[in-house]
Amino acid sequence: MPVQLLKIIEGQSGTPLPSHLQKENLQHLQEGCDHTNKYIEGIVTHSYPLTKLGDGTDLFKVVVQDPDHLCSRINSINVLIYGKMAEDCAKIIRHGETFVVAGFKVIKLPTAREDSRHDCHLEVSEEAGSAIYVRETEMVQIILPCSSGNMTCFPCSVAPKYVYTPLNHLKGGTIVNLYGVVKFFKPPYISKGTDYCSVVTLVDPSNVKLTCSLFSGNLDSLPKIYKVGDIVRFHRIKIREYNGQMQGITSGGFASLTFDGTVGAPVVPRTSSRAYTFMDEEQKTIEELRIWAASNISISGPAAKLSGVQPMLFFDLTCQLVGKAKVDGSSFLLKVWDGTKCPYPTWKVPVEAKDLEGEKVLLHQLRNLAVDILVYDNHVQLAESLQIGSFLRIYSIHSKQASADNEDVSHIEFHLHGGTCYGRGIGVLPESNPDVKELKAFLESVDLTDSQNMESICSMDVDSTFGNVTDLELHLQRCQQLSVTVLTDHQDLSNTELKTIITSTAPQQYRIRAKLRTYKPQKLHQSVKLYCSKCNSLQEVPDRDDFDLILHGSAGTAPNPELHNTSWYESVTWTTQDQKQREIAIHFVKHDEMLQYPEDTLLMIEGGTLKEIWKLTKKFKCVIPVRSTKDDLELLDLSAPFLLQGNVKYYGCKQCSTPKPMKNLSSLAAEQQPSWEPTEIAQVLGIELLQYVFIMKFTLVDETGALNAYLFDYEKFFQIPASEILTNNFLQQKMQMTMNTLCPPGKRFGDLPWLECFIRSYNVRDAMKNQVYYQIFDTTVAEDVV
DNA sequence: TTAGGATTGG
Repeated sequence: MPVQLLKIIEGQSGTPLPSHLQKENLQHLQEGCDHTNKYIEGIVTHSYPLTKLGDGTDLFKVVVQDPDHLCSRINSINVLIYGKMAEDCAKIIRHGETFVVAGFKVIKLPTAREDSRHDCHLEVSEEAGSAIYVRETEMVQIILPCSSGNMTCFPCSVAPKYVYTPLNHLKGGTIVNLYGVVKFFKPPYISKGTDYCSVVTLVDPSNVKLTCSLFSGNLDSLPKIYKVGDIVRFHRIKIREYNGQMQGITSGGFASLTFDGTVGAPVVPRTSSRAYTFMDEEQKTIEELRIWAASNISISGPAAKLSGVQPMLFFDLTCQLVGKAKVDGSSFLLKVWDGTKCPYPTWKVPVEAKDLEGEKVLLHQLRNLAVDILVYDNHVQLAESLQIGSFLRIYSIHSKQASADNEDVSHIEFHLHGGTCYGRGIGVLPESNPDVKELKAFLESVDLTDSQNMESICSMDVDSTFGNVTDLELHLQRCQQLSVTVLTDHQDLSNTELKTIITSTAPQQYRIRAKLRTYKPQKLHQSVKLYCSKCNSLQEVPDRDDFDLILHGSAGTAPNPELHNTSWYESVTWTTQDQKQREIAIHFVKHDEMLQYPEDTLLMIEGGTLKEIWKLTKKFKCVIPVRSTKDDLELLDLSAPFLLQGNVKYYGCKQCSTPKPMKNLSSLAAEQQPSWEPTEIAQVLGIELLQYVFIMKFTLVDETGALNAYLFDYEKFFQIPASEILTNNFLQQKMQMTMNTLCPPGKRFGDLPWLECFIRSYNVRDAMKNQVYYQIFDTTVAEDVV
């Protein structure tokens, strides 16, 4: 029999296998039987690198699986290919392809196998008169000439089947297909060799990580990953061991598909391949991975809008390129905007007008909105090639505060340092990208005339970026002469001296002009409390340990399967792989019988940990921790938050709440457009919502006397929501800076700024005595202080 | 071949 080795193209008809050949079932294969007229057909699930035997003969080993008998006791067999055939096969045989062999020898192995692999192997060689037929499963046209000069084609009526290896089953020296959720990635960059490189770390529900180094001379053939959480499918990736861990690396024929990892987003692959296989089964895999990732993968890196940037951090920015300029050999300037205004003065990199590429009129219009990003070293070449007007995601930009010793005139610089640490780099996003669509719509809505007006309103503007000492002095003087607080009402009242107030009877209202000598608590986070407007009680905000304890307690109650998948929510359940074998159920509330986009979705979770719940809040609009009873889901103990939205935990008053069954939520879900307002959710669940407030004691003084006044503030005074301060470092810093302006540490009375406030006096009587208290109201920190 | 994740310089 002639040796025939060819690729057969999918969809192309050809001559069938020689008619005398009959298919043999793996189960019936035995050593010593006559298999002359038989062939074995299956899918290549593993292939090993080509090796040389002691005598110099080439050996290529593959594992072939019978896809029609996957459940049989024996469903795969090792095939050892020798000599010239080994060399030829190693070049073209890929994992996942259909493999047919005839004219093989069956050799019994000395020991029985415990897995589902046959206890014989097949030996194949040109000398033995073997023939191998391989069916190409992707529509790439490669035809190798067969050694006999004949062309034989194998009919392909069966859809191609790929086998995907979970990340915990990877073995060194194999070429596999796999799925994974992107946990980390470096966008493609120019390597020190000849190719582009992208490093991608994947994870899958086996919780095993795999870092892959992907190389290609063609930028397009690397996976189009835009954010952590994207899902990829790799075909023919080589696995090997490096530093004791498995590592993936591109091999010949590597191909990838990338999908948005957002639950509910359309399942559309991003790929440069003209043709690829993608079936319902694979759509299901993507959807399952999305749900798994939603509670197991941290959100994409610190994305930010320019309006939300903070000094001294790293962030990812989605933006449009409006200008670029060569600065010197190792740095390059990108001018970008995202439609929002950076709250800090930003630096302008000095470049000659003639070196700046971009539309002059637009650059002028955007002069207060666009920011300068200086990119260095290895990023320069890529930056130079960028098209003006294109949409970019720049990863791990460093926002650096310069001249920090003088905060009044400090500015922010944006650097993309050299190297690729933490995925530092630049990615070009296609216009079809949902984030780009959203950004484009937003950019179009920005009124550029308005942004020019902001010039005069914003005191910290570009023109004062390199402000001089005079600006600083003026600012200080302004704080000393004017007031660092302003009144929001009653401007017609005149000031009353503190001495007069102290000696007057309560209740009354006064306008005062005083200085803040000191305040309590000095640790500002201690000023946040929870307030019940029904019973007027104040309580401390429970800490995370309290919540953790309650979650642990409720994890003992297993989810009740009878409560799953009702008319108004859809349930997903699983058991954790760890020793604890925790049962987790997530109930996604539907609207109009449909699941919503995550950012609109309310979900209820049973059995989750603090970390899992926290992760879910990053993806979904509302998260309600619950447990099962016999008849319905119910809220946990009210020491735990009954609702989590973004960073905010909402609590209910234990005295005033009468928790109701969770099914009451279905009435909100049925609304035209459920807004999932915490107040509405609280109401239908019988919860008296506790409000976050700042409670502080200000010691106010003027030339005539001193008094203590309480500040009771939701967000009006500091212009910071009390609900967000505990989870937001930036707001904490902002509040600390405000307090430092109102009450600069170490200053004498004469150097303290003035505060204009309204205070009201009131009586508090107990059995023994009557005491007068004061409370600040209708007052806010001046805009230029915040 | 290249990179092999692990910031902060200009």
